[in-house]
Amino acid sequence: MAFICRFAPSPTGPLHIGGVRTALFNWLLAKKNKGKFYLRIEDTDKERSKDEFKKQIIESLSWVGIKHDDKEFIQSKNINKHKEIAEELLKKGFAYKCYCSEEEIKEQKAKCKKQGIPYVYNRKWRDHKDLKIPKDIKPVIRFKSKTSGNTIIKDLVQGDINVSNSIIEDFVILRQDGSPTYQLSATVDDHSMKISHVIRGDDHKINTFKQKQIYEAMKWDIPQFAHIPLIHSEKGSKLSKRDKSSTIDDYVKIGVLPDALRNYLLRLGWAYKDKEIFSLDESIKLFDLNGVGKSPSKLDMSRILSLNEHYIKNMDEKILFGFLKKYAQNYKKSISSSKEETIIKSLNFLKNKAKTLDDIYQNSQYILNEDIKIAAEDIKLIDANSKKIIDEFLGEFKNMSSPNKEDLEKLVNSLINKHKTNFKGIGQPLRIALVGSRFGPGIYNVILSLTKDEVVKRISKIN
RNA sequence: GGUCCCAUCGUCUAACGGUUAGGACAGAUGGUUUUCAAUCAUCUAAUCGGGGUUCGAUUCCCCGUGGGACCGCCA
Repeated sequence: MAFICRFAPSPTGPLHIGGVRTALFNWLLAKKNKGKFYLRIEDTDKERSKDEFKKQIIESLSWVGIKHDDKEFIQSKNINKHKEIAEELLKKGFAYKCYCSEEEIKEQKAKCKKQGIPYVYNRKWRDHKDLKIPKDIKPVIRFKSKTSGNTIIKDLVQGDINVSNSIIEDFVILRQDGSPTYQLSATVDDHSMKISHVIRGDDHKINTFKQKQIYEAMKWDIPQFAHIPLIHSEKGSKLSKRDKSSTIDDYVKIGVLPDALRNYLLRLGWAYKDKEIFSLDESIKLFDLNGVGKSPSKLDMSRILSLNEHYIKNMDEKILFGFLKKYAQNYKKSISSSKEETIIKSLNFLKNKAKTLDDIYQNSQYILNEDIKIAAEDIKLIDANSKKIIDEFLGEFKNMSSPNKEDLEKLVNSLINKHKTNFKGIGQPLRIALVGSRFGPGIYNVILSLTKDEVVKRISKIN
């Protein structure tokens, strides 16, 4: 059986990471089964659809490594086909024209609310018996839903979902202005794209019962459905577009790696035994719908960060630098090419102190910024005695033809002995002079990552 | 309010009738270290409540409670 999956977002707002995860699951399932994964932009809401969002969606997906097959489908381009199907449903008696005015519908809803009963369109025009067709109202087309019995959807994640048909109203398939609604467009497109598996958010569950009836009326094959639970914010509330850390960009700008976020999203609501780290290949091989949980999960930033830390530590330094360079370019100051080599060489110790690219960037400031500024509280830590010690260090250091760790260690140890101090007594003032802070990488790493002249210059400045 | 869905450490989850209920993140403590980190070791921490079914329930059933989704001429 062919696996043809799709992700069908509407470009009416930035794609949040819940959507990215839905796309990921679809993509994974398609890849696993050597099928297809399509991207369909559902832009039939002309008012709210924006090109910038479409761009953001495509960029977000490709950033985590999700590539769709073929060119993206643009739903609005298929509108005529949708209308044709609506006409066909009308002709075959599966749909009807409804001449209710907006006011009439509003009134009905108000009445229902007052009585505390759920609103379902009253199917007034379903059998238009002796109703007079009002001249001044353009009709909408509604689908004739089943009025009795039950429908069971066999959901690949949720199991059997049983709903009484009477609660599915005669939904609109063609608006007053003649444009198709989501229910129609999505169904027609899924059919014409030969979608075999529809994996989407839980919020679409009820739509399935409407769409299924269209498939049945048209005698089309019905795809398999899987509704995955939604992702909630850290606080447990619904993930809204206003939330910080809800779009991909929120993570990119703090320096999260694509693999880390992909891995995080994969494990959110899905598990494979005790495994936590999944390479791209492993996730394709191991992913399956059975492992998807049924309850919504909360976002956890510390976990994202810890995964990111893992990926940073295990990444080849040249590749990591590529990410860092781009990151600095986009969100900080570009790294000058004269510093590239030094940074790449230093990444092996820099990356051990970092959870994000931003951490690496901050920790490499002493390389990037030759003009280091020392915080007032740090400069206080260098007293007269430590000045004497590092001055002595400087004298010996100048004599080293090619500084290396062994010689530096020897020198430092001899100074420790001579001045009856400990490592901190010399390491701290040196670090402050060289890095501008009492926090930072190992002191030998710092010295060896800078040029000899630079070390001399910075230490001299202190005295 | 109606309909549907869900429920294991703080969080993500494993255990698909029999485990001292496991792992990871976070947290705590200690070792190491050259500061911050990192690292290593150890620890704390959960089956929502009540009934059944069963020799035995986290697991199956019912009720309650809690949470979520949907209830648009949005998608």
